[in-house]
Amino acid sequence: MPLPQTEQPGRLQAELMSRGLRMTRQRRTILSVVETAKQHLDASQILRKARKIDPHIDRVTVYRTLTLLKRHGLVDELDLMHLEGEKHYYERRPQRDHLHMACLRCGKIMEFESDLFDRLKGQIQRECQFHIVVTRMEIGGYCSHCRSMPPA
Amino acid sequence: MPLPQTEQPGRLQAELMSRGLRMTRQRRTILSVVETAKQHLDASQILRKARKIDPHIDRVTVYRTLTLLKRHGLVDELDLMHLEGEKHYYERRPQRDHLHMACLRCGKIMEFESDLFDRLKGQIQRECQFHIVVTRMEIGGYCSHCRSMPPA
DNA sequence: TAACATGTTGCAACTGGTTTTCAACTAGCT
DNA sequence: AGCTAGTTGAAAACCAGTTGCAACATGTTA
Repeated sequence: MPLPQTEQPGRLQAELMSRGLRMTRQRRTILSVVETAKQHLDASQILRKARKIDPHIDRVTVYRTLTLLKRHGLVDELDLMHLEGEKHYYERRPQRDHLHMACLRCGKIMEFESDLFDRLKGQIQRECQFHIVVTRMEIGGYCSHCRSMPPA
Repeated sequence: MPLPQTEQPGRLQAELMSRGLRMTRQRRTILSVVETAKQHLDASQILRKARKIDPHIDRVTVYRTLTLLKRHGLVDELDLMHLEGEKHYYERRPQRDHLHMACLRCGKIMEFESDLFDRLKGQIQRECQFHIVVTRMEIGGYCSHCRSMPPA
């Protein structure tokens, strides 16, 4: 009986192992948290969730593992327009790039994929002869709901 | 005889005054620094330049003035892919939006304007009914020069 | 399957950029 | 010139993230 998962579980782990990296108990824990996250988590949220699985994990290990995942291009780091402080958020790198919209009023985060976005990146690679490794596009503004609501 | 300025000077100051904000000696100094900057400056660079004009200016005042300018949409805050630490960079908001490319090897920052970029923003406003206030698109990768150089 | 070498962890202390607090000051009005 | 609300400087606080180091665990080799 197959498990009802949105993404195949353990893929991050498999990716890291295939690159010859050591798979420790702590890394497995952190990877599973990142892998099953249903929204953008910051480092301290990842720590909290990881500690529910392994109460001994340290925050330093979370930071180090996130750095590792970033370096291998397996997660992307987001600022989400610094809506609340300077912390960073993390998400698994998706198949197809998307951009993030952050509502300055209600704080909602929306994602958007677009052909124009892909074409823009293509244009940059071609015209600037720039080899793109990571893209971050974030937009601040007002979502449809907040636009049509009178100010509090 | 007209002055050889790329941008008309004092425009930031005029903008702020027209919005009924107090024009202090410190603000005038900081505005002139931001206005005449030839590259992206971070807060401590702005402070240093401001102190050459008015040695008494405090760090805190720089941060407060930058916050003010951001709130009024007169400057944009950039991360430039956090190439070196978590500091922020500032630039006058331009007529036409552009994106930033940061070379992960040499650190060079390049700007790029594109019709596709403008159209992408239009698409978002239309299809997501999202009212865009500020856009930040930053790309990390390798510039044409570094691409063709053997690693050090 | 035991020993090993190297990479990894946890802890405590630290860093660097930014914000807060609060008393003294000043721009712009009258 | 006087008034008052907004602004400033200085010190301290803040907070996410980083570093140094001794203890430890992984994957490997014997």
